[in-house]
Amino acid sequence: MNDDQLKSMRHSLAHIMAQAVQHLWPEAKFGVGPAIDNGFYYDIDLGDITISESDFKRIEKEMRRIVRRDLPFIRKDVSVDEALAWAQENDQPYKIELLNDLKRSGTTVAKELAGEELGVAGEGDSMVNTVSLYSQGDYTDLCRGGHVESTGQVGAFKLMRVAGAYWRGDEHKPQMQRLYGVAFASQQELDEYLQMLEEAKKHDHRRLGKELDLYTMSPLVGVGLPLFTPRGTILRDKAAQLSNELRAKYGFQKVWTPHITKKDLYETSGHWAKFGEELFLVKSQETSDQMALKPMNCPHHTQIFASQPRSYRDMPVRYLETTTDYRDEKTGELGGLSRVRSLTQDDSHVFCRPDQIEQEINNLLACAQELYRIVGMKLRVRLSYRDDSEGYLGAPELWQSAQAQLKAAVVAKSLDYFEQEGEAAFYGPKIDFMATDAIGREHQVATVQLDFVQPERFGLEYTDESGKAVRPVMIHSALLGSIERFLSVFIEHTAGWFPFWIAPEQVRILTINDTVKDYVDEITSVLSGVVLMKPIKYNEVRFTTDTRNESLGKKIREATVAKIPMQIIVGPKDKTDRVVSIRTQSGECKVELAKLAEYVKES
RNA sequence: GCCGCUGUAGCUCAGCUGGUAGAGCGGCGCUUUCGUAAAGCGUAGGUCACCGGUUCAAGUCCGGUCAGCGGCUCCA
Repeated sequence: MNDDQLKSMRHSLAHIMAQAVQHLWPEAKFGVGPAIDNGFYYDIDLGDITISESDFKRIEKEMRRIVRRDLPFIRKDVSVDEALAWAQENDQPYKIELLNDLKRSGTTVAKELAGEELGVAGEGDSMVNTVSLYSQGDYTDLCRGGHVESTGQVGAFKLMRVAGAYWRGDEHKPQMQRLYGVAFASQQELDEYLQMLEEAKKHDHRRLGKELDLYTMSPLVGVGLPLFTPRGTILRDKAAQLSNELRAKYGFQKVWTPHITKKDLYETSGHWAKFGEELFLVKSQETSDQMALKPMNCPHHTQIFASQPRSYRDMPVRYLETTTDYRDEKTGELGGLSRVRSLTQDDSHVFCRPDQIEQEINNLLACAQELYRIVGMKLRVRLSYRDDSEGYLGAPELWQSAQAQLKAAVVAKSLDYFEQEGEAAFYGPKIDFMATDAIGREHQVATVQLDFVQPERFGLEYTDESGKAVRPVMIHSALLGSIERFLSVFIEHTAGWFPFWIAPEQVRILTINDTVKDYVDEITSVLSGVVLMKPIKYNEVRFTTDTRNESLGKKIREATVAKIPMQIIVGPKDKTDRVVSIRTQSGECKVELAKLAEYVKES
């Protein structure tokens, strides 16, 4: 089965599911029901009735009955008015709304959703006259097509979950019940998929975060406010150090800015208007200032730049700050470390002349590539442009130019990229890096953003060769993105088996009995003297010693469950031979004590 | 914020249609000093998330709150 056939099959299953729902709840009102990755869904409004997962058995049973009857999908092309009459007769208000939009404007607003479902006569054809109705047995639906021939030609499927979803993706519109299903050509492929989901659960950073003692949440502290344990803090610090050292090579200097700030700063930057209700507010008891916890750092950095007159000779000015920002996200959007209310950015800002943009972007692209090479993740780039909607600041010509420059830089680096409108920041277009993890999922991580708007709003300037005041360009960048989200991705990517340089506990010495105490002391004094210099500098070896009165088997098991990259096993024989037995994920070997320091440095 | 589901010991979970709680791991104590993924015995842990209601009786039923999970919306 090829991709198109698979898609047709999934799409057909959405209709079969709708038919089954209609049999069980004849009053159901239908929205849209497309094929998606691995399956399909249908948005359904049942008024006060809620479908729950306990109803899935009945629905699946009814679907199987429809499949067994092998009903042909029959297409009928009708005019929009005829379709409207059909929708009215069958009391399908959502279909009526779609058809009216189609009639009025030739398309539907939510085209990415509904376009799948509508009988749009041809691409770019603004005068839509005919649409298609598809019927299988007693069920008819408005649809563009892409079905298998009959209901018997679907593979293996399973209903997965029910979720709320706003009609046409608009939170001001009514919420419908979205029934999700997965479907594959064969039962075996379906089983493999379900098994893969189980496997993914084992990689879940929330589970590993607890098992490996990396971070915790406390209801007393608040939702979306993770607390990092000693182990988790090592991950944070080492990742940030890597990010900072990479940029230090390109002349970035560390700065520090306060975590609370007058609201005025964000009114000037434009953030207040756009993100005002997501700021945490702080009240001063001494002054009348309305303060806010900082939700980002760019406005602060502009004030450091503006603190003294700048010559064209000083440019570019490059600031770097790894610091925690606070955003009052809606509670339903929070989860694990992926989305938090206290997020730490490895944030940098370049203030440069227009003729320096390309070089500066190149530097940052190189940093991002190097960082993700080191952590072992594949990168792909999204060029995030503006669309026609409101809310973007700055002149359209500036946007045009900025977008073109970003693209040129990405093309010059021959990065794997794609372009997407509507993903830009309000002040400028972005290059967003998407990293692929070990099980093939893509996550947004690093970002490089061009900004002509904030320099304007803050009145930033430097003096050029002719003594004239000129506006600098700002380039925002974060390599890790938010450290919390980066860690969520990195933990899942590695499944907790961190590379040696960043592992919270790199080495654990396991003793066989207590006759080797003095020899363990010798080993620990060797390890204490080892300092790794790659990929980050001055990285001392983090080791512990397990001399408990337990069996070796138990000590190995515990060290392995804790995913310690290097286990050093020490017994009387090793002591006699002046060697240690080293166990890593890739196997076991004996190393002479005299060569241990060298061996660890190479890890 | 919205829709749905879930919430029993530190962890993983059992507890049928209401009759005031159980296992394994972990912890602690004793024994054991051991060579590659869990030594043996003993022992202590729970206002069954919280608040209220129904009932002779609630972990179990109902309502609310909080938290977690899956989505939607949003993401500087």
